[in-house]
Amino acid sequence: MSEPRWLSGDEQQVWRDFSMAITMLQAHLEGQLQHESGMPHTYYEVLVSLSEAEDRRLRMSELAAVRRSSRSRLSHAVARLEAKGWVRRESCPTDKRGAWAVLTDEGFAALEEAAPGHVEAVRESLFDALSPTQVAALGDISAAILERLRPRCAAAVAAEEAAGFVAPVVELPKSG
Amino acid sequence: MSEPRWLSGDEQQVWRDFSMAITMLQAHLEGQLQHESGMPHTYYEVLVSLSEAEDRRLRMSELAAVRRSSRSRLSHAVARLEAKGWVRRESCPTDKRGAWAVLTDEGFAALEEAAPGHVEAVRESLFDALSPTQVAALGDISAAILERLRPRCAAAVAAEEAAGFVAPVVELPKSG
DNA sequence: AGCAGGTAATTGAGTCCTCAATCAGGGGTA
DNA sequence: TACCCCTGATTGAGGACTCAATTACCTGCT
Repeated sequence: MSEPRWLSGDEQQVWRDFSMAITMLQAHLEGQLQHESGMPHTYYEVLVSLSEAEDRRLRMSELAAVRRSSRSRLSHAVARLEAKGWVRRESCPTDKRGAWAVLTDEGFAALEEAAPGHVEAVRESLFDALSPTQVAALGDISAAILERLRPRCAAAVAAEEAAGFVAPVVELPKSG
Repeated sequence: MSEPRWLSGDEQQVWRDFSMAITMLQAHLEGQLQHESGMPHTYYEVLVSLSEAEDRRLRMSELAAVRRSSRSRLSHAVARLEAKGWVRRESCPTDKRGAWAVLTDEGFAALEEAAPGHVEAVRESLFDALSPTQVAALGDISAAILERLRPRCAAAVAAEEAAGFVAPVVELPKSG
């Protein structure tokens, strides 16, 4: 192994600030949702994904792919959401191994109730802090990171194959 | 409560990409550290903070403040790091309630061994994906988020008071 | 001195995650 | 049909975190 490509002083500063910022931001939003709506952010996003799906239902593995979540995590999550009455499981007639996760009316109502506080928190802690230029830059940066992470994430690959995504032919520069 | 300030289409796109990007990035780095060095990212950062402190030691509450961590979390973490032999606790002679967390030689060695793989992962998944301009923008964005989050985070306030920080007198614009 | 209230740190229960193991059912081939 | 392997989903154990309660000690007041 050769000498690692250490971060420069500036890079280190950026990384530390970025790392701290996203950690605190996530903790802040997690706390807000947990406190005001009694659900973790992950569960909120599961409800959102279901609410946007056709008939407000998705197969477990589709849901996992959309959310870039492991099946195990999702299984636990849906079990808990089912206990809360926000999601219902239905077995799949065409594939007996399969299961649908279906958003219940109570789940939809819980989401409607949680949403305003959540978006307000997102706005207040993120968008209000940034200029329009910075917001645009953040969009590009996020897209670049996602692009970079895609081949490294099995769940992402599965999600895209399900959606008919075709990977670009160009090689990622190995830049080392 | 008035109508919430919903996100515009563009904002929503940015938020979803950003949220997914940071979640995947953290998961990626967490996995890398856990896999190659057997420690979660939080513990890695605890070791880093100790390694940079004078005599490689900090009081538990100082460490919590530096890391923006709850005392409870830190207590659990240090207990586990102690079990691994990477950190040692010493009771404080001047304040019998207090405790020092001291980085052991084994802990320092573990950090030295973990560092190259970790910075390589950070470089590969973050810096290699961004142009120098984007890196600079990300630095500014992160600083703005941190600034915004500061008054909302009790741990941050405590940390800054410990460091002699004086909050600016200006009001945050309520921008509603 | 004696006490009240605050601070340092830990503890335990409960939640959410990961990982590996498991169960159950498809789908191709001989 | 019988077999094998792959896929969909769940389970349980163990780790990391949160929140609330607790212990131990300091400090200022009377």
